[in-house]
Amino acid sequence: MSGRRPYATLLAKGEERRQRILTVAQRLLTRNGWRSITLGQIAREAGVSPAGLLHHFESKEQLLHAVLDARDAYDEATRDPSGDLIERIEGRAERFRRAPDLVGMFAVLLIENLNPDAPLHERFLDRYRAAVDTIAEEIRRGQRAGEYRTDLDPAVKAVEIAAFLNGMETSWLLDPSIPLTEVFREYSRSLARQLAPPSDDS
Amino acid sequence: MSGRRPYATLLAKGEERRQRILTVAQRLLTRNGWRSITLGQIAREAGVSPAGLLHHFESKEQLLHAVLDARDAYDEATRDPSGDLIERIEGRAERFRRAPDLVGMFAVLLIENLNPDAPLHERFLDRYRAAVDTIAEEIRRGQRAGEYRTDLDPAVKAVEIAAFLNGMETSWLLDPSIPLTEVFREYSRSLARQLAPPSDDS
DNA sequence: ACCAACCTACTTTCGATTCAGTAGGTTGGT
DNA sequence: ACCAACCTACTGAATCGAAAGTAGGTTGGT
Repeated sequence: MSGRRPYATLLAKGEERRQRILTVAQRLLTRNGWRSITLGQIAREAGVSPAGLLHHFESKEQLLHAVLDARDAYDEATRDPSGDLIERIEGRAERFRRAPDLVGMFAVLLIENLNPDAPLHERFLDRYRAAVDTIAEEIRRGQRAGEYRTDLDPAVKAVEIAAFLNGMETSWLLDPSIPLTEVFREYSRSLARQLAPPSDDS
Repeated sequence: MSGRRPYATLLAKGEERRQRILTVAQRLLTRNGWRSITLGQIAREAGVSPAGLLHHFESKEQLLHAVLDARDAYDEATRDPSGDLIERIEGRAERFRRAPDLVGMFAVLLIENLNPDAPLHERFLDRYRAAVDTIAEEIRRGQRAGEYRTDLDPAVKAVEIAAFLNGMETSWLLDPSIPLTEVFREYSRSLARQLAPPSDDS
């Protein structure tokens, strides 16, 4: 009964391989980008032939979409609404260390799709705007709740924050020796000071 | 006098064409990146055949280097040491409008060379570190001069500023409708408040 | 005669995708 | 218990298109 491999196991093996390919693709995509990575490299690291890879994903492009979808699903699943904007920014550094392979994928693929004709341009533009809107909305919420001062424009600050967060991802990918924690802490603190309502020492 | 074209003119034409290619390459490179841009596209927009392009630049790679060198030369030439760090950051928005084709080239090519094995990785890493060091050094100068408060780490703040500046380039390339001026002004103002020595209302 | 600035017509290389199989495992009769 | 029809997970050897780069002209000027 040891040589036996029931059908379910076969299917599970296929599924596992598929996951493996997805994981490898995610990492290589982040480090090399879509244009320069080849199916051959992904396949090799995942332990299959290029043709074998295409058994699981029908094209290179479809693989990319699968990776993005998986990433979106992950984001959705790990979204944690606890803490306010500032705390979440500060906690960002931790995420870099916990899931380094996820960091920067957005930034890297975004760059490859800056051109309005690029296939994923719209997807990334929408995503970018959604991110900015989310941040802006959160600032507005804080303002309404009286936690933040109201004399700054949420939309403007949100663009700044998004730029900083995005910039940190690429900086870190380029030079992992930067003082992540300190930078995020420093930025979030300064943000806190900006947003704090004017001298109310009750 | 009209049909005539003395040798000097011929040479001048060649040089002009070379410049034209360089300019076009710069723009297309920024929008599409190195991998996805083709000599054919650059050649077409510059009004030559691919082979004609290679008459001026011996290879695609050499063209890239020429573009980078030209960009470095431009940076060198337009470096203006007037104003302090904060003013220069605020003035950045203006540069986006004045020379839009130059904005983002660093950011885009950087991404394509994140991988330590990438041909230009070192060049970009050095450049990144030099940029951060320059900013840090300027903060230190201000601290020594008593203009800035001394209880923050220049190296940490410099990484933040670099991330923001870099992030703004990509954000703007993706979505040129963002409120550039306002964001730069808001950020530089908040930076000014951070750096200002503690309550000294003389 | 020689050079610069091209051009057209290739050659080469590389990488995605297709194709024809192979090695198992399954399922539903009989 | 056994078989035909079919399925999943692959592999190795083509195919095919795109793009860099080469060869060898052509034209016009010195």
